[in-house]
Amino acid sequence: MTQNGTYHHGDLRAACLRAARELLEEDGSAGLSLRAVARRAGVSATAPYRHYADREALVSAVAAEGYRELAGHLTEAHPAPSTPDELAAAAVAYVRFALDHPALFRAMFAEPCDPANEERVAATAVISEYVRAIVRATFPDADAEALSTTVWALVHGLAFLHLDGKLDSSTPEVVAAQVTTAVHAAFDAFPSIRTAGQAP
Amino acid sequence: MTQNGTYHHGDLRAACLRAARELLEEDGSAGLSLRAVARRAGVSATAPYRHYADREALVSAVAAEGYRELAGHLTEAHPAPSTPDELAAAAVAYVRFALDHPALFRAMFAEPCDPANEERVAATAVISEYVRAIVRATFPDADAEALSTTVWALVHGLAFLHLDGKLDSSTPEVVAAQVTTAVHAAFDAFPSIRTAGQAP
DNA sequence: TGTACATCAGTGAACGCGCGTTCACTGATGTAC
DNA sequence: TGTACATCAGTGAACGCGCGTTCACTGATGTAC
Repeated sequence: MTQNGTYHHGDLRAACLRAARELLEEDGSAGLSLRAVARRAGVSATAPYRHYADREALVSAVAAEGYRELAGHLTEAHPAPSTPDELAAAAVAYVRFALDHPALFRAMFAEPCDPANEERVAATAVISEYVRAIVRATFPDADAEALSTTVWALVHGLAFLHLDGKLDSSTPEVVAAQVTTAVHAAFDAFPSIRTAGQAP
Repeated sequence: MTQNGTYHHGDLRAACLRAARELLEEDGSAGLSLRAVARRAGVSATAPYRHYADREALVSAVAAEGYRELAGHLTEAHPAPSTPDELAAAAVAYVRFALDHPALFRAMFAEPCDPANEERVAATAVISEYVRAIVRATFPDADAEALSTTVWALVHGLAFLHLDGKLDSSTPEVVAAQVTTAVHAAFDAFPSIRTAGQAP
């Protein structure tokens, strides 16, 4: 009694991932149980064990997928930002992603990245690397590490504050304007870091 | 069979709060159950119901306590920052709090602030107001709303990135230096917001 | 093209667990007289 | 100071629930000959 009437599901692995994300958005991470995922995928409670070792493996897979999607949205916003406007576009995409997938975003950053899960570690590394690359491209002789931290923290913080309802998130335009303003402010500050003797 | 040998506990409400925070730090929010709290307080499973309507009420009380403590640490770092150094001191205190009480901090910002819980709402308002007041004091004619958002987002983001192990948190000194650098950078940028025509 | 068989991806019953919450209860406390 | 009693803060048994996970199983698929 599976979706398409066959005994074999076809792509249960992907269906589990999809179901897990839906549950996440509907009920938060508390609602993300293996049994609920199986139920939603129209499959017996134990079927997911063919594809995921345990609950933790499923959660990590969901988080990893989230990281890859986020990375995709960032590079789509701009493959290699190097001006304030380009950087702001990427930042807006970052916050947009958080607001469009709140529970997923929280799950991605909810607990310390499990170092035992290679897929997840690799996926987060892509994000870090993207941010660092931006900064390197924009400020070749600055302390890329410190600057990328500042930029990332600012954008990450904006995402969370929006998510927590601390800022006006009524329309995408309002959010975009807010993020753009903040990023421009931070961007303008970077030269002053360098003149302050932070880097060569 | 209570802690002090008496039938009446004495201050079970506070004991529950303490137990809840310990459980939070030890097992994360998943470990925070009413039964576990009762167990740790050395009391029957149903005793906490004398003091908390349900699990949600306990969680909100814990979060509210966290907000109040955070506010206390901020004002202790500096009651009314108005220079880059003073602001940085408060920012360091913010991030320090997150690192010292990781699970509590996550619980505080884990889900949208429950608007139904007055204690919690009031406690979060104190934080917002503190940040906004700082900005107002520092930049009397700037757009306090926009600036305070930027500052708060930056600091909040730094706290989360540290919490998620994305930044070097090996020693308090390293963290403090990192936060101070970032805040100075943002601070220096504010005048440029004003010259950009953002505020009168 | 047809058959035999290994492999794979599901099933479904069962386990033990901890949870939130209810209920009727009882022991301790404090107040009125 | 002593007693009666209302109130308060606990107990402990019980409920139903959904969970993760195991196990022996079975139906479908695909490959070798």
